[in-house]
Amino acid sequence: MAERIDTRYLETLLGYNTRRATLVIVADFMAQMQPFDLSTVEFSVLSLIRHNPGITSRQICTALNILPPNLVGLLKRIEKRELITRAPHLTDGRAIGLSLTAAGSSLIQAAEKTAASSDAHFLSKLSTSEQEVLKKLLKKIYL
Amino acid sequence: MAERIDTRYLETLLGYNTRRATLVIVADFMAQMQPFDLSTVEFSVLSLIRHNPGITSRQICTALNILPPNLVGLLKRIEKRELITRAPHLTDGRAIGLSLTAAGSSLIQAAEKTAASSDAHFLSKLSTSEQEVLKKLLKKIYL
DNA sequence: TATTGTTATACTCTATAACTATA
DNA sequence: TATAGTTATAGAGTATAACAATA
Repeated sequence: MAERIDTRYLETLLGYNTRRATLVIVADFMAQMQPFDLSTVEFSVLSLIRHNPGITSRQICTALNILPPNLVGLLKRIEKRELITRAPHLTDGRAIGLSLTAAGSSLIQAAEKTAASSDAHFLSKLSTSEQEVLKKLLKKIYL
Repeated sequence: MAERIDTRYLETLLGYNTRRATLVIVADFMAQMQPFDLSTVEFSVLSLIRHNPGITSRQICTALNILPPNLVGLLKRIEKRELITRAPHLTDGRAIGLSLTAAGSSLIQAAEKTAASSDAHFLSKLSTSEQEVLKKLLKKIYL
């Protein structure tokens, strides 16, 4: 039962390669985020609010490809943890602007440091120039 | 509400880039697979059986990073569609060897052709050498 | 009429514990 | 005792329809 399985065909497919890479990276990322009690999406949302204070729910959905109903519970949870605050939007009465609390700000800053070190672990498998090439080529695919 | 959202920080993260690339590739892949009524995992499983006749359930799980309980229903469905057959393993009485039926064989061969064309659509955004570099670098990350 | 945020809901994907039969 | 396949089940993640408030 220890025969070699031939996965060469699947490895020719671009989507298979990006998916396998994502799986190992995300697994490590989730483990690193455990001290912060953040999922990958929660991390992305908090980071997006940090770098775009006053951002609306709908803008987060567009940027991260999340459907609005699926963001509601997530925002509720991080608001209950007092990581974010909601304030009426200045010009649009329907919208709500999101910002970080002091606690949310220090949490996401620490989490971003940890994320960088998780990233560095995988990037260390590549040379400096390869690291830039990989990100550049991936952006060419999805942008 | 049309302000530019700054996603530059997230775009520095490797996992963010591989994940976004995977999302657009898989979305196109799923659309292309609709005529065959195959999910991405079903495609991978059938392809793996094609290139490794007699492969066991456990070997598929290891190769594709699937948990055994989650493969049971999938195998049941493609067996009911008469795409695969199960036969007692030659040397291990606990295991079951999986093989394609004639219908399964022609289905996955046609699906692999279509998969190649979906892949080509995204690879066309890169030069020939970039295509090889991208796959090579991704393998360095997850292998 | 269109959009923001929301509720309710369903469907898929993924994860864990425990069983059976074989090794 | 360990492993292959299975059952049952629980939890994420993702999807659509429909509503109130505002544009």
